[in-house]
Amino acid sequence: MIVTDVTSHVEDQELVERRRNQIVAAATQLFSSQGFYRTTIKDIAKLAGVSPGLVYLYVREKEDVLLLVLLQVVDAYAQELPAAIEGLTDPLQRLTRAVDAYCRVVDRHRSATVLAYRSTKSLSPERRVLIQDRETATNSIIADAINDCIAEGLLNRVNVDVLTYQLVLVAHGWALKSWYFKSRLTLDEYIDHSLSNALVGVLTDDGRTHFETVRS
Amino acid sequence: MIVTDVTSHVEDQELVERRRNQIVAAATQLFSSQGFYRTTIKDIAKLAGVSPGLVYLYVREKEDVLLLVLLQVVDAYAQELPAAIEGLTDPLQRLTRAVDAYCRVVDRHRSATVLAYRSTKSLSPERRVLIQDRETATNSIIADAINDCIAEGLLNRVNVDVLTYQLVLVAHGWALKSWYFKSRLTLDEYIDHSLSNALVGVLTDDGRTHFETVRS
Amino acid sequence: MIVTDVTSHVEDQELVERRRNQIVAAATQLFSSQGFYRTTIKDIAKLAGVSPGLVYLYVREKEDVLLLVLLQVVDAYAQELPAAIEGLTDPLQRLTRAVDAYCRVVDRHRSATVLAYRSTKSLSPERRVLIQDRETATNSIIADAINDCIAEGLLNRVNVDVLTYQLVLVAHGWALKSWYFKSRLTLDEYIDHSLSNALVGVLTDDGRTHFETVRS
Amino acid sequence: MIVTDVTSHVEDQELVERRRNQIVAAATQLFSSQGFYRTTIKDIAKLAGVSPGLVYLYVREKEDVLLLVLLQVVDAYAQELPAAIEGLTDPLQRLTRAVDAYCRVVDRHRSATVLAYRSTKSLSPERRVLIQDRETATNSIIADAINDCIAEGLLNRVNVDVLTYQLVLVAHGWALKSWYFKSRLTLDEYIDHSLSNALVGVLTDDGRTHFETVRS
DNA sequence: AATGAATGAGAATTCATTCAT
DNA sequence: GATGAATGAATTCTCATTCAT
Repeated sequence: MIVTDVTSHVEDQELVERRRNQIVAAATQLFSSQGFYRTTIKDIAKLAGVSPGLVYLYVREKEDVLLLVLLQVVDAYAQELPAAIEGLTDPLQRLTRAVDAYCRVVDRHRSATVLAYRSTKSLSPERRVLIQDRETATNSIIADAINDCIAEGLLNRVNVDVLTYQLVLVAHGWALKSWYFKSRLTLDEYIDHSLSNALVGVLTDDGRTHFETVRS
Repeated sequence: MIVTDVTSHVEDQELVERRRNQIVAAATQLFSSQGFYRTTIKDIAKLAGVSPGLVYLYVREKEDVLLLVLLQVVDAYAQELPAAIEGLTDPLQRLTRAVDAYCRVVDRHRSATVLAYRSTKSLSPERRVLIQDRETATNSIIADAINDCIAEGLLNRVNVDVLTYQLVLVAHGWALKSWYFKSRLTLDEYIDHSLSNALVGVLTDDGRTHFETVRS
Repeated sequence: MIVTDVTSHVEDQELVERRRNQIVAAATQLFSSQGFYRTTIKDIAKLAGVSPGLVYLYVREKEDVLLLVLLQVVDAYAQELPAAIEGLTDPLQRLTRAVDAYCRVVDRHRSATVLAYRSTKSLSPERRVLIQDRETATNSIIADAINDCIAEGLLNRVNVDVLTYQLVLVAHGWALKSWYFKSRLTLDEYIDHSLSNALVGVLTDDGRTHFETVRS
Repeated sequence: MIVTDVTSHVEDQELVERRRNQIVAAATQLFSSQGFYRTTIKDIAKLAGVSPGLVYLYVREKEDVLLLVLLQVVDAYAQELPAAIEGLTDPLQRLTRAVDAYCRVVDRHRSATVLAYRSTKSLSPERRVLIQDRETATNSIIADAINDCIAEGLLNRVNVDVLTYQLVLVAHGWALKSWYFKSRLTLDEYIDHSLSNALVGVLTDDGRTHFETVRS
């Protein structure tokens, strides 16, 4: 598990993990629907089925709860993306699978992803960098795959940063605008169209042929 | 000016406008840097050079201040986008110019745009739809241009909604990730690359030729 | 009036003074009977006939209330002692009158004096020095008078610091042990006996003669 | 050991004593430096190397810990003063030795003595009398010695209560104002000067001669 | 219209105390 | 006997909102 700097008064590490999960689950739900500031510790405790005081055995301040919630999302990215492309050697396949996986993780954590957009700024600077560092790490996976595709002549020599963020925004976009997309598209369709749109323009001729094969 | 439902106790409409501008200017600055909840009415009043009590002569609740702030941003979009493409007849040119203009308005209102992402959910549902309606209207401008391009055989028959949002996210992305882009790209480069990436893949052969011409 | 560093959100200086007096009066009573920590801001507000929120318009933290209370006592010393000996030229008379006055001020602020003993340590270090500085200033008045007496050959060359504190403790002792003395002595008797005991031993022969004269 | 009414859930009397000493030692240190209210049971338990729960096996409430701490101080007085004058028959010697011993016990328990001044009022009335009774008992030792001195014509017929408290305050004063005295005087000098000042004035001629002899 | 003092409900946080293990 | 996780009452402090001037 990826480390958190949130310190607890409780010794038993397994218990800490269990309780934090309980708290984070409740908090994610409430923060997502009502926002961080409208949610009280009492709300969280009640939904988690514990006492308000207990929360403070596992967290030093309310903001730590938000940190834990956001860490859970970015950690999900940081774990599932590498897993999705593990074993794949074809760089274009690695790229498309990574984006595909990204979209699916986002979908599973849709509200938490939106929450991250809304609430990262509610964190203190030190806590904020923890999140942004994780995010940057995730993006590197995409960027690396793009670079590999370029190296193998499958993609034109585009600006990697821009394309990376464009693909990241494809994934995030599904969460950010789900209220709009949900009634118009399935997730599969969204991924398919978005990837085509984003990539076809920058694929080389080789890449284009390859892309058709790669799309199952 | 586009109507607001925010009612005031003050009669003199010109005064209302002047005072609200004062308040909104101060609030935009504070909300952007500290967020909605961390900003107090007293903060706003002090920065605006008025008394806390005065604010309540022009606004019914604190949330109304946020609404006014967000309306100002989305109204800027709703005004500047049509203006940017006014007089242009070529549909592809209309599309690229619209996106270009969108990015530039976003750049000028960068922090307020991010604020909109962060804080729209802090609004009550009724107020929220006011904002989302404006946003949808803005998007229609893009969507219409896309449809025109398709009708004239410049773009393939892509999913219009998805492409629209992809382009919208290009614009918003500049604000959302400016902390990342700022050190890597100029706005012009960003627009150029993003448009190429997003469009080239969906342009028809005709469209492609045309696109080269259109890019100044 | 001697300045306080406790800052207020309210402009009108006269109002600030009035409100603070209200608060300090209530707080003195409650702190004395229940102690600082057992007394809540709500208690103080209720006794002062104001709302809890109002207190925080005139004080930044609860500890500031304690500071104001203690300042009031030490300021009373700092004002009344000099006043009591003003115009007197005979050094022995100055000394005895100063101690006499000290005892009487203590008597009037008996519970607040005890409070100072009990609660000065409840203050943060910065606030504590404010009190201790005032106290040292008061003691200087006694010490100066002793030095004058020595200079004029009325007192032996005793250790001035020790005698000063002995006399100070005479005054404070009346407050600290009032539960014991009250049923045994009047204040006048206490002052008379204490002064005799403390001084007669250190008076020179001249001083002794003089002392008999001075005691009215 | 002098009895306490603090009841324990634990049977084994020796264990009770050992544990309580552990707790009291930790508590004395913490109460002295941070005060009673700023010290938590957890703090005490940690410093004593036990669990918070354990404290409650030896004490019914937090206030009992304070009572035990204060009892330890006043019991020290009640034991050491009689010991210091045991075997001495000369009343003036008994008196000076008692005061001397008092000052030295106070010096050894300086912070706890100050604590007693600060915190006795934090006790419930019933517990408070337990402390005050012990204190009165200690004072009787001084008062008895004074009476003996008077009976033997060594001291003038002063008010015994006042002189007693003056001498008690000499001892306590060393603790109360140590922050002031420490840099100016040694304990020996303090005792010497204070005793002279306090006694010389009330000694008879016989007493005075005697006093010179008694001072080693 | 404007001010700014006053209100009081509400939130985060602490900690004495309990109790299952 | 000992532990330490859990409880929840109590407290400080903030701030949107009101209202007398």
